[in-house]
Amino acid sequence: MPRWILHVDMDAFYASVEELDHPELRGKPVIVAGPEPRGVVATASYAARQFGVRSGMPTTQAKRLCPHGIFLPPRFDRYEEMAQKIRAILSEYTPLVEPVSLDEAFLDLSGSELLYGPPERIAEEIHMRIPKETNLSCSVGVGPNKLVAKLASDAAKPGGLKIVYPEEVQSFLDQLPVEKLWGVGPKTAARLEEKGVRTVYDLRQVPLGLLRSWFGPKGGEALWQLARGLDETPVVPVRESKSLSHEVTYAQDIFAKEKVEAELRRLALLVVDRLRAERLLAQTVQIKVRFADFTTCTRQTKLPEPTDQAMIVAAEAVGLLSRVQIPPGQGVRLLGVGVADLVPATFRPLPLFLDPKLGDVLCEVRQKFGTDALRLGNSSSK
DNA sequence: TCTGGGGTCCTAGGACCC
DNA sequence: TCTGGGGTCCTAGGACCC
Repeated sequence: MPRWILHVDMDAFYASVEELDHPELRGKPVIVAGPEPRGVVATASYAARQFGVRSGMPTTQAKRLCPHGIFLPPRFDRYEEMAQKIRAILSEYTPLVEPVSLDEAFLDLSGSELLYGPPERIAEEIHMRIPKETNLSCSVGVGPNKLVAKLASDAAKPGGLKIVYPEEVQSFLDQLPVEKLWGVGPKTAARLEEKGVRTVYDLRQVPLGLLRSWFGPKGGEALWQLARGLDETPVVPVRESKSLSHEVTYAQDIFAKEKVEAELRRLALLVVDRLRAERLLAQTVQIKVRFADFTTCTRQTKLPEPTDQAMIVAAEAVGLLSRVQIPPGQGVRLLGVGVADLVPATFRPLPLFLDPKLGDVLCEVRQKFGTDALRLGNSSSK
């Protein structure tokens, strides 16, 4: 049974929301970016893109390319608010809405025909309603699977609507450079380029056996499928999160070990706050340390039992630090703390030597008085 | 020019067990 | 004393996505 998948992608979403809230900025080079010296661009308006500004680019570089640009810090709560409005519209057509990020979603329209008419009609209606009801522009793509739907919306940008029918898939894909394919990033694209493979058409000429020998059995198989526009991945409305983490890049490198430990404790508390808010327990704690030269190392450890106790997560995070070799003279530019192996907190095992109420009290105080109200011993140094 | 923060998935090696 | 192969679990790193 053929599927109809729709992909909605908001155009320059964060920048467009800022223009919506500050009408005087409309049409100007609006750049939503983390602060200098180490921030990067999250979204650039189309006016800013004319100057070569792209997302992921360091803010300092964006300022050089576009000195008169309007640089704004991201306001995720506001973007989330608008994202919810958009999701509400999408949910009217099918329960099968899979948000990819704040500004993107997949819909499986395969079963919606009886209620809402042919997929073309639904796509046109969504494409018209979102700008009308939110004052934000979007691009819509429709295809027989997620891969094609996403590439279709990309081709429709900005503000367009493109439907790729099954019989058009191959000719639509063939002209595209391989790096447009989902899962083909800079590294894979460079390796393919070395072999003389630039477009999806080129990729389709490479036999499966050869692709397997280049990229391993799984990687080769995946590329072979992508080149043919084959993609069976289902649209999944809600998925369980598999890990939670917080990380920070510091404006200045950290050298003092006590400061590093204090930061790990602070990040651990933030992670635990979210863990509890989502009513989950974690059985793995991980840390991430990035040095001034950008080398990065991660350490993780498995706990004897799942926990949401701040004391335990913080202690494990600090403990993991002893397994990291800090190169002499190198400062730390980023620290991260994460948890994984998450299970629902329906059953809460009691720690043997820690009062379980302590964790609850900690969270309550922090909720009432803010995350700075209470810190774990030794994490108060600024 | 100097590289964010939140994730997912895959690979590879070592330990351990049968 | 030296030698298997397979399976599972754990850990670290890397590619990739938005």
